[in-house]
Formats: sequence, structure tokens, C-alpha cells
Amino acid sequence: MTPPLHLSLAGQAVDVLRELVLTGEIPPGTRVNEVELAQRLGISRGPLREAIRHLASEGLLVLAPHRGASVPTADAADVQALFELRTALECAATELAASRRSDADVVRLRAVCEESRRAYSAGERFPYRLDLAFHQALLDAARSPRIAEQVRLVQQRVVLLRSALRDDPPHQHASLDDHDALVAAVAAGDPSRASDVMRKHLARVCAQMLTSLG
Amino acid sequence: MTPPLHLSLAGQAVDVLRELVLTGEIPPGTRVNEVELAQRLGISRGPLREAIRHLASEGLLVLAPHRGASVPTADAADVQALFELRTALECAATELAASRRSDADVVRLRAVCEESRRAYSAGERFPYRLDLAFHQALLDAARSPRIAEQVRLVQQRVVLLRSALRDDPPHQHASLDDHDALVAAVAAGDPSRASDVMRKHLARVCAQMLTSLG
DNA sequence: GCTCTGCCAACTGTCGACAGTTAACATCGT
DNA sequence: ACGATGTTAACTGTCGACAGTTGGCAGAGC
Repeated sequence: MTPPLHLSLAGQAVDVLRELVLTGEIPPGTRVNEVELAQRLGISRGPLREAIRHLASEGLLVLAPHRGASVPTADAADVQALFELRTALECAATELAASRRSDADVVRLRAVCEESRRAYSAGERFPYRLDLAFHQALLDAARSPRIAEQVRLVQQRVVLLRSALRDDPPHQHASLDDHDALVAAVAAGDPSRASDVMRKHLARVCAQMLTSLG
Repeated sequence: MTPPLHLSLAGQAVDVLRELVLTGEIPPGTRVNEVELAQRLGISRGPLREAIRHLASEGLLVLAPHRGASVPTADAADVQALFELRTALECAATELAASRRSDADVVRLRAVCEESRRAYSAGERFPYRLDLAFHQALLDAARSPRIAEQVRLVQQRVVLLRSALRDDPPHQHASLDDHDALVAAVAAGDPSRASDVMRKHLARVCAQMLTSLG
């Protein structure tokens, strides 16, 4: 039998609180009240504090001494710094993916791209879910668990800002093309081209976010 | 007056416990007893638990449900994954440093290199302190606070393994040469050459650690 | 002698309460 | 009316105690 992944109240609180932050139910700038939230979750302040600190270590909350935790707000400089980190990590992961990918990885990547195009053609907004799935599939192909973990954390922080990407068809179309180009380079086993495409893709996304903010 | 950096007991406990782990006073594989350590630090279990969780988020401790925290031990695969991450981050930082460095940055880097050579010539073992100082100076020149923070965390984990690097003069000499080559490329404003030198430098360090382990 | 089962000690996970600090409000002085 | 100051309520930081789980040990059964 697999040991239960988290039965601890603190672990559950991490999951619930993460969702509350990522879905925007606790919007950026909001301060978190420990006693109130503890009652809402039906737990004591101890486990909740541990959950809060954990989320803070992931960058989803910021702590101020004697003033508690709040959901971070980002300015242009923050976005730039965040994308410098994301670019460093994802370009490296993309290079590794181009070197290490299996046939199954390529199949998977193509499938995600096709599903994205279907959804886009069907008039849906480009589902963020599929964008994440694509990047996740790329990370799987890279077979570097630590880099994958760090990328996951950075992407989480980006999700906090994703309101900036809603409803921009040109940007979404460009992203679909980027993804296709990425898959082609990875499938061809060309790390430097793949990395280059990724760098440009992220630069576009970053620029898009900066204009949407400022 | 600058507000005290951490007056909270949890914050102090983080610093003390981090030092205990990094200096090897609590060696890898050792389990940490909460009540015992709390008494030793003269604090209650609450703040200590927060400190433990914080160190765990930095990778300096690993948590097992109902079995507490212990200092992690690394095998070859861990070292490889760790250096893949480190390479991704430091190569990116090096590229940025080559683009953004000021004259003062170059002066600083040269000074650290010279001090390292002096120490080495004087028959000292290559002080790890100076190696950290060099990489830190490089990060300062890169002006990317998030990447710098992540590198700091990875380097911390590497310190846990640094016993593997003691007393290897050929390796130390090669590292000194690497550092000089790095400074030259950064000073010349050549990002791709600088990144390349860094990649090879880290590959050598990683290989050295792997042979020392297995 | 070996294995399985049931108990036991030690430790972690959790809780409720107290103390110290912060920030906002009301009050006083000018 | 405006600013400075004292006061107070709310919240965080900390503590000690209780409960549940884990792993080891002793003893019974084969």
C-alpha cells in the first residue's frame, strides 16, 4: 500500500491555501488572518502557520514581521526578474529535452500541441491548462527532476499574474506557433535551436505581461 | 535605525540550525530530535518546527511523516541532478554578468582571483570561502536577484558535499584557472564564451565530486 | 531457534492559552 | 482645524500539554 501522501493537517492546509491563492480567491495584496483562516479550515493555528510558511517559501505569500502573510503584488521589475529565472531554467530544460527525448516524449508533445490548436480553433480561449501541460511534457522529456521542480515553482508565481494574458488572440496564436517550433527542434535533437526558440517564446510572454501591467 | 533583521526566535533558530547542518556538526543521515534540539536552543518546539520546515524548503533537511527531519545524504544521481540545476542557473547568470558588468564588478572579480592565488601559493588549501566569494561577485555583476537567490540555495546544498573536494591540488589549480578565464570572458563582454567556460568549470567540479563519492 | 503478535516507550502532530507588538482610534494641546 | 500623544483592540509570536502514530522489544506459538 502506498503511504498516504499527506494526511497531516498542515499538508492539507498547504493544498487548500495554495488553491485559494492561485485561483485568486485571495487576491494579491490581501493580508491573511491566521485565526480567521484557521477557523475557516477547521484547524488550529499551528498547522496553518506551517502551511503559510511553506507557501511563503514557494513565493506564493510574503511575510512581514508581526504583520503576517499577504499575497504578493508584482511590479515590472519583479516580472523581469522572474522571467530571467524562468528563462534560465526552461532554456536549460529545453536543451536537455532535445538531447534526451524519447519517441514517446515527442508523441506526447505533438498530442498536446494538437489539442491546443483544436481548442483554439473551436473558439475557446487558449486554455492555460494546455499551456502548462505542454511545458510539463517538455520537462518530462528533459529528465532533470530538480530543474523540473524549480520550473514548477516559477510557473506557479507566473500564474499569479496570468490575468494579464487573458483574451489576447494574437499572443495566443504566436504561442501555439512557438510550441510547434519547439517540438520540431526537440524532435530533431537540436538543443541550441530548441533553446533559442524557448528563449524567444518566453521573451514574448514576458513582454506581453509587461505591457498588460504598465 | 535598521529594523532588527530577525528578532523572532524562529528566525534565530533558522540561522543556528543552518550553521549546525552546514558545518557538519549534525552530519548527513542524522535524525533531528525536536524536543532535544529545542532545549539545546532554549526555545519551544513551535518556533523550532518552523525553523526545521524552513531549512527543509531550502533542501538542507528532509522530512519524513511522523519520523521528523534528518540531514539528507546524496548519491550519484542526486549530485548529477543538483549540478544540472546549478549549471542552468550559473551559466545564465554568467551570460548576464558578461552583458551587464560594470568596471567595479571586474575590479572586484580580479581582486578575488588574486587573493585566491595568493592563498593557494602560500600553501593553504584553496579556501572554500574564496570560491564562494568569487561566485558571489559574479552573481552581483549579473544583477538578477532571483537567479542569485536560487544559486545561493543550490550552493548551500553543494556545501553539504564539500568534504569530497578537500585536498585535491590539481582540481584546485584547475579551478583557479577557470576563474581567471571566467573573469577574462566577462570583462571582455563575451556572454557565450563566459557561459561556456562556466559550463566546463562546473562539469569538472561535478566530475570531481562524483569520483570522490563512488 | 525462528516468526509472528501484542505491548510500550518515544516522538511527532495538534491544540488552546498567554504575552508582546503593531496599528488604528480617540483625546488633548496648540 | 490640525498635529501630537496616549490608549486600546487585534493580531502575531510563543509556550506547555495532550493525543495519535511509529518502530522496537518482549513473549507466545510453531
